[in-house]
Amino acid sequence: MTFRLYDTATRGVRDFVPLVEGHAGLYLCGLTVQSEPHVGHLRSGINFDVLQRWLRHRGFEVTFIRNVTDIDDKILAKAAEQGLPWYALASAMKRELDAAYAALNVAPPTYEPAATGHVPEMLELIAELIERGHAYAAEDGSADVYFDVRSWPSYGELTRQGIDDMEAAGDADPRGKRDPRDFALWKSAKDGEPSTASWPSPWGRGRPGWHIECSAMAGKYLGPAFDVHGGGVDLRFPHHENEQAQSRAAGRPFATYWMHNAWITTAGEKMSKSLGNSLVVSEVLERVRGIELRFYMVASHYRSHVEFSTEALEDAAVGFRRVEQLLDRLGLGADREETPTAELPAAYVEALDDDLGTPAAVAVLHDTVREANRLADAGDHDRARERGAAVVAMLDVLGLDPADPAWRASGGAADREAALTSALDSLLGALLAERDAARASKDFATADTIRDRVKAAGIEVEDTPDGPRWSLT
RNA sequence: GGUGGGUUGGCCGAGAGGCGAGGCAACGGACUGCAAAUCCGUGUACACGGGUUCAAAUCCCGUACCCACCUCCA
Repeated sequence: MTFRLYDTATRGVRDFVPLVEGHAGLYLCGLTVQSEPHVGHLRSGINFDVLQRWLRHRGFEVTFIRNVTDIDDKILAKAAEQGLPWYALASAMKRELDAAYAALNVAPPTYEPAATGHVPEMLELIAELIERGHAYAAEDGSADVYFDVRSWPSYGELTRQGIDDMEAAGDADPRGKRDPRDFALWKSAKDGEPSTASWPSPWGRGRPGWHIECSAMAGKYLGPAFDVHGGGVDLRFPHHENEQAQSRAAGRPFATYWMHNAWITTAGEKMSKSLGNSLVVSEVLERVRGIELRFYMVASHYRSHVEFSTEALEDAAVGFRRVEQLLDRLGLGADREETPTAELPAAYVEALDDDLGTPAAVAVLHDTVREANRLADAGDHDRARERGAAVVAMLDVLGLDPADPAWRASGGAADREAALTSALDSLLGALLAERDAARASKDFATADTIRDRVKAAGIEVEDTPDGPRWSLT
């Protein structure tokens, strides 16, 4: 079977046919670095990370571009509020975003272009649009340049909307526009804006409109035509519609497939600072580990709306620990020395081939875990390990292999935790030896007293065929 | 007004005409000194009302409710 992908433009699942055999060019609209990222922001990154991993697994050479919007109205406004230069805010938030991606093992893209680094490319594209009669300098003498939606007959094709059915932009500044739906390619510098926030252009000093950056950067790094373009559902309109219009109006075929992920909401509403319901990644990571959060996010389909709840998150974490326990049992966990190779189960391959069907893939994962446990229970260590190796291979594709060095938290906190664990282990050693001796002489009262005392301290002791094992509750 | 999506068992979450995806929880059993872990087993779930069909959670018609986008949004 071939890999199939749901394409927003055609509203159906289609075979993935790359423009260049064996190669896949991906573009993901990254984030505007204006505040600390919440879990919803990370969904597109995780989704494209899985896409990238799956394509690579299937033998494609992948070029993956994920941009960063580092200049826009919000950044300017927030920076002003906080008394910071806009670039300082953008830069600080970019570091937060990088940390969040790293904490969830989202592999870096091939290249991560920033809008501010691509003004010349944007100016070139704008000039070409003017030349072709699809854009015009504002008629009010400002440096604004607008895209002329009426000049592009297929405007609205991505989201199937007719220009005349669209609501006119209520809050958009209509000055100098031929049609209220025309959108800015270049925004003139305004009084009170920092001088560092504008660049020279043939039409006057200003800064890029929101949409033009993606067209310019996708064109630069992936060429006039590329395979998959993605982002959150909210970007379909206007952002992606406009990107496509301006790119195609400039003679570039642009994306072949459009991939949009659904929202993660809390309390039925999208996350937003103003609603006070943002689940900032750094806070969620105080509750569960990064690998558990990633598992939770990967276990539902990218096109399904997810209602985030801590209960569901913790259920998922419990389920994932079961998988990890199986790996530990077989010596294939985080500390394993070598990774045996294994084929992916056919059902798993079929699941991911079908529009990245991660829920079905996770079901196969669980089935395989159960099988491995059954074999191990029966003492068939070799076959159990074989199944375990398949589990590792499946986890790896999803970016969930516990042995992936990416999960090794860096910095002092992790080192300290390792030191504490080792200290506890040596202290517990004597107690557990005492308990073992009591059990051996069938003095279960003493054995249970020790277990209860340790439990009161927040440590659970389990007896396994290989001796007692302890863990923090 | 236009465009698109949704409503599935105690909870989460797949599926898209015919065997109950999977997980969490619960209950029973095996194992265990007792537990834990693991394994085996246990559920008459598809918003509502009609219809089509041998067969509908799935298709059609209608109704209700929810959500997203319509130029700030992951």
